[in-house]
Amino acid sequence: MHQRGYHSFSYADISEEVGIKKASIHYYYPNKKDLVREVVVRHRKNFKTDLDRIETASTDPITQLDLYVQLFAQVLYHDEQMCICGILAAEYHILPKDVQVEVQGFFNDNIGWLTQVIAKGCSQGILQVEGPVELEATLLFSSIEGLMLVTRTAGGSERFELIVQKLIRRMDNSLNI
Amino acid sequence: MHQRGYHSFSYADISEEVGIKKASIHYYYPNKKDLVREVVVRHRKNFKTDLDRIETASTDPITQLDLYVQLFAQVLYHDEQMCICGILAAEYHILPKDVQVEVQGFFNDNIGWLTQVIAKGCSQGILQVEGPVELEATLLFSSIEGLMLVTRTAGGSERFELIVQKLIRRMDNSLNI
DNA sequence: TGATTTTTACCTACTAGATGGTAGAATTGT
DNA sequence: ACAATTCTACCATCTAGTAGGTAAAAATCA
Repeated sequence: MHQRGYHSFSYADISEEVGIKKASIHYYYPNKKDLVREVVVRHRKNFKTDLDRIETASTDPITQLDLYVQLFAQVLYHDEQMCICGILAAEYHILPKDVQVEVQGFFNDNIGWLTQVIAKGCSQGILQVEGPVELEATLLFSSIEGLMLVTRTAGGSERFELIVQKLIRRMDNSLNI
Repeated sequence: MHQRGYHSFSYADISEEVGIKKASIHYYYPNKKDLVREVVVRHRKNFKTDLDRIETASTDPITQLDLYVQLFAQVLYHDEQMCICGILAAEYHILPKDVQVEVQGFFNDNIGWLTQVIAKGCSQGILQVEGPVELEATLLFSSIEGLMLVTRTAGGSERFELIVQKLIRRMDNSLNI
């Protein structure tokens, strides 16, 4: 799924990788949409615990954002993979509704979390943004998704972190005096 | 292709839309990879004339960037479609090489053009960016791609232009005194 | 305890439909 | 007449999903 998206990965692909016959996978996941929904649901859960870990690791909003970016950078560095929901979003209009809902849910999770982190950073005077915080969060998240999409075709995935940093630094109040 | 990407659109889809039998399309485009490459090649050409038109329409870099953004906004507003190369980039690793090359070419066209516009704007003192201009161009382009991907799942495509504007305004030297 | 039933976890073998692609006949335009 | 175009009719391959079977483990019953 990381490489092919919804419609271009098959039960046969899983079968090969897991070493179990196709029919046996249908035994656990009778149809594809439920299988993929389950994958995204789990991904959302795992991601939420990652976010919790970040919040316990540091209380500094800038450090939190840096750690957040590394979550995506790790995916990108691993075989130039893309965020699963980013890939699914590309085929959004031909996705089963159940899957659409989860993909949108993942996006909302991210934008919501970023909004809260940035808002806290602003109230502490550490960060500074113009306009609604949620728009800034949407911009940061969307840029991350877009940068994954674009930089992996150009090969140079070092650029990814370098460029995202620009967005974060711009919110850093200590650099904008 | 705008809705489904490479692997999920078929000769049958075209046949239905164009009102010509599948085999007749194979007469003009014997295989799929050449058909899609041709689509992207034409798209690149059309896009380049669009960019030329922008440069003749205005010499002000900020206006040029605004017009540039509208090019993508129009695609988004049309049935919530996505940039064709953005969609293809999602399946980049399972794309035929010839198509990969053109997709990367389109990205380079865009980043190259933006780099030149922003650089000119900087030398005129109208724009101001920190660090290499090309990174700023890559950020702007990738953000546009990412915002298309993300905002169309949330329905509200008005947000798209609103948020991209934030990126452009940030480079506007007259606002950063 | 031991015998019986049920469930779990997998299998082989299939289906119906879609896919990219081809061969060759029929039509069309000049 | 000739070439360009479009057709019908097909093919091999892949797709999600199904039918029905099997061995072993687990639960139930006597």
